[in-house]
Amino acid sequence: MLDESPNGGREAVDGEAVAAVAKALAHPARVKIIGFLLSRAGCIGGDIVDEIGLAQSTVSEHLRILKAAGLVVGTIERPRICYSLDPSVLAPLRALIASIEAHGGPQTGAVCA
Amino acid sequence: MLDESPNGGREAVDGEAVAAVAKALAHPARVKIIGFLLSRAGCIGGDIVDEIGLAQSTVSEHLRILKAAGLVVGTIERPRICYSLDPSVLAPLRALIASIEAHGGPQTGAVCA
DNA sequence: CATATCAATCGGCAATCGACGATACAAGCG
DNA sequence: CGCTTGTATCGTCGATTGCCGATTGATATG
Repeated sequence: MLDESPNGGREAVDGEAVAAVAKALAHPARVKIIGFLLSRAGCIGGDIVDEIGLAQSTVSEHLRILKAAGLVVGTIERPRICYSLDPSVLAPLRALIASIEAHGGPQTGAVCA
Repeated sequence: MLDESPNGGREAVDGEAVAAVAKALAHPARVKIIGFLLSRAGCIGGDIVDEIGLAQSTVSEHLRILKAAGLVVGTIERPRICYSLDPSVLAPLRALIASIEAHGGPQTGAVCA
């Protein structure tokens, strides 16, 4: 399972790592790109440009950000580049969400000091 | 379970909603605040200021963003305000992450056209 | 009523972001 | 060799973000 929790799961939240992944997801265009990559096995940037209706340079920039975050990998497959998703970097964000959801709702013993 | 997937879970990704939540999580200071709120049941802003080492106005601004995203609710409990987490808005982001992780790694049939 | 406490807001500043067009680059193909 | 195709990079612009100190507002307490 490749668990990165040496102390048992009650670890302090790794703010930097979570923020980095969340930042990559913090733009509708990038989420759309990911959704598009989910619907295909992976693929052409030109199709993404056509799909989300932004300029080619803008899409390339979003893809660069997604690649920098590790969410997307671009396999060079001349003359195209095959884009696909890499779920592994999602682990910290997933862990934070799980912690919050396990923590309970706003009314669960939310008594102030 | 309050499932918001009327079509069965294979729905198109809601870019706006996901991006809005991710944006709130896209800053280390805000992730730290959430981590702090996880360690307590909820509470005082002054403690948060002391914990993460930013100015009070800055922390208040981050709390405003978290509240605007719906991640944090502030119960007015004079003279303090009781901050606590609301997991419900995490659903879209959680769903996207689940979809990506279910989609498989970068090598899973990632054959271009 | 005066004071202390806690949170929110304001004004300003530097830095980053998001978008675009134009251009450069690399590889197949006639 | 020139052309087309697909992608990356550059320069620029306006908008937004993040941070701060200072101030204001609301409420308990002396």
